[in-house]
Amino acid sequence: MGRMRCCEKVGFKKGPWTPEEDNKLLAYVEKHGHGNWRSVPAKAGLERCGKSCRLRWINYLKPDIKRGNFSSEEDHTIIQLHALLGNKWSIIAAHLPQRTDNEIKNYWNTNIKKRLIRMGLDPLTHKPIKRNNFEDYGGGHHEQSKDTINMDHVAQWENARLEAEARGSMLQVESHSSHHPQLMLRKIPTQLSPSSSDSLSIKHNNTVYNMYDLILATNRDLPSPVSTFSVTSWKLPLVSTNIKLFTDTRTSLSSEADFNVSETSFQIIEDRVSNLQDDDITVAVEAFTTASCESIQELLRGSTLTW
DNA sequence: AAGTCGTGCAACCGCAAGAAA
DNA sequence: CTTTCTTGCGGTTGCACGACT
Repeated sequence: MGRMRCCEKVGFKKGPWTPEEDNKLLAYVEKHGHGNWRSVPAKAGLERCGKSCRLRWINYLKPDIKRGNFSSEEDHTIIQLHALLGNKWSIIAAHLPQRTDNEIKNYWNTNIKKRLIRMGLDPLTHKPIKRNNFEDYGGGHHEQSKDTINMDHVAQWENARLEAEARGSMLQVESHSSHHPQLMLRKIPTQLSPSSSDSLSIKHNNTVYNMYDLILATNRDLPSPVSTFSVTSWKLPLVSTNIKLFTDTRTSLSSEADFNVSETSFQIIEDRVSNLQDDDITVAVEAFTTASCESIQELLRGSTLTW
């Protein structure tokens, strides 16, 4: 398979972009639009390779890019999605409007990752680092004593991770959406290309839904975290059905040796369901898991998910 | 004032995948 | 079907800058 080497031709400029170069590229894209980046440098009068132009446009010049500090909400979203997805920066970026994958990746590497390590958490799994592994992350140096690891923060992170796992474990796919417009199902918004969407979407009744939007929707749209599983009272029978479905799913998943979702995650979900009260029930979440066990496994593994 | 170190960020690189020829 | 082109992704590098010694 062929591929374009960046700046393979001698004579292409490298390094930081000058304002003049930015202006040229900006003017070109505004006039002609982007695409066919290989031909852009010549047409725009730039001594850069096409790949460099594309990157500069995407990461810096695009008009809808938001720069500056990340908000705590963005921070939280990144953590949750990373706990679910790992280093899938482009997918995570798709859920943070106006942020580029490069920016998020940098933010993770320079900020969140270090915070995790300081707290004694594995940046890959978000779980507490085992004592004998701790030194691998530089946390085992003599100065890094227990008192520098704020246990409250560790607990917070662990909670966030479990939340993320729990959210990933439930699929709000439902079969009667026409009756319940308040359901938090969203069609894939987005800048996501069809090719990238297949790894994070589900198709149901010929409609593609974005799994991670669903997960995040439970963050944003519900009155309180505790109400995540709220249902209207007339749907309680449905809920019990779904609890059974969920329990069945759980049983099935638990039998998979390589499927490592913590017991606590399931406990969170079950506790919330069992604590449902009619009064604060405002949003219908009918289907705990109408999806197959295999689909859930695929989701949590970050693999392609379709049915 | 000069040197060192740490941090943040822009940019580069290699690779993969899909589209087009 | 194969080859070439194009786009996109994620890991990594290197520079600029501020803090510190």
